[in-house]
Amino acid sequence: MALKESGEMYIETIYVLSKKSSVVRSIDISEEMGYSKPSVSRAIRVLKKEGLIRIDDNGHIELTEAGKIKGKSIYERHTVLSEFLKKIGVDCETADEDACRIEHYISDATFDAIKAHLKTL
Amino acid sequence: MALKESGEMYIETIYVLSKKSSVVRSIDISEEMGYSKPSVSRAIRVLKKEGLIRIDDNGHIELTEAGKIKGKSIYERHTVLSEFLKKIGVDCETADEDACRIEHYISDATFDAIKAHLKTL
DNA sequence: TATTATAGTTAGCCCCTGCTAACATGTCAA
DNA sequence: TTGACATGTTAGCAGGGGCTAACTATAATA
Repeated sequence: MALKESGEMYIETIYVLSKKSSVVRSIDISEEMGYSKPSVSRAIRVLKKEGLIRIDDNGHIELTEAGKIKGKSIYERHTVLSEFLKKIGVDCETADEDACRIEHYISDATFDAIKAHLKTL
Repeated sequence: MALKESGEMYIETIYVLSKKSSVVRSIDISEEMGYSKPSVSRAIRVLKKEGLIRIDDNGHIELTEAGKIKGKSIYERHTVLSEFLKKIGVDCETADEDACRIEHYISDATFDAIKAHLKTL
């Protein structure tokens, strides 16, 4: 089953947290996203079942190879979209928020076009 | 309660159908959107309760003033976004599909920026 | 008139994804 | 050792928004 917006957000968050700190726990995701512990707990279970993350005995969460690819791709969408919006005059905060939502809904074709277009600006 | 993506799609569809034909019925929306009659029936009830549409004795659906404003605004987002995507090289069909999803998730600030940017292309 | 097609509604199921309440564990300090 | 805080899980609720099955009502037609 394809990842939904919600699942993509969790993966992206784990991807970003992994770059900032060596260890990612459920509670870190919870705090970062502003969601309750049970919400994160369930999401984690689903992502694990889908083979996107693994959890070691200490409860440390890691992206699998598949998860890393996903996370990187979503994060790249985020940065490119946010860059683009800022470039055309949207304030930083709004650009970031909107990028965060749009990133889940555009096709590869559209993303590639925006990425290429950004280079010309 | 603010309109969700789903509600916005119904309003936009009614707006578009209203421009093409003098009468819009539940079944027309159903066929246009590819949703079942009960799904449309419930959506219609909600939109009516929110004051965005009214239904006359013949079951003909009309946007109220508030509904028209909403519909027009969403439709404008759609056309501008779709135009923009086509301009930067996305094929027509994809541009239309992606515009249809993005239109519900961008802020006014971002929309205005894209609209202004489109004029410079 | 009796039948059939069309349009709409009601009831109720399902999945997604938030939430709280409550509980189990583990660690650390008094 | 014991009490408190931190972390995570389970159980179950809520609301959005699809769906089918089955019913009603009306219009058209044999």
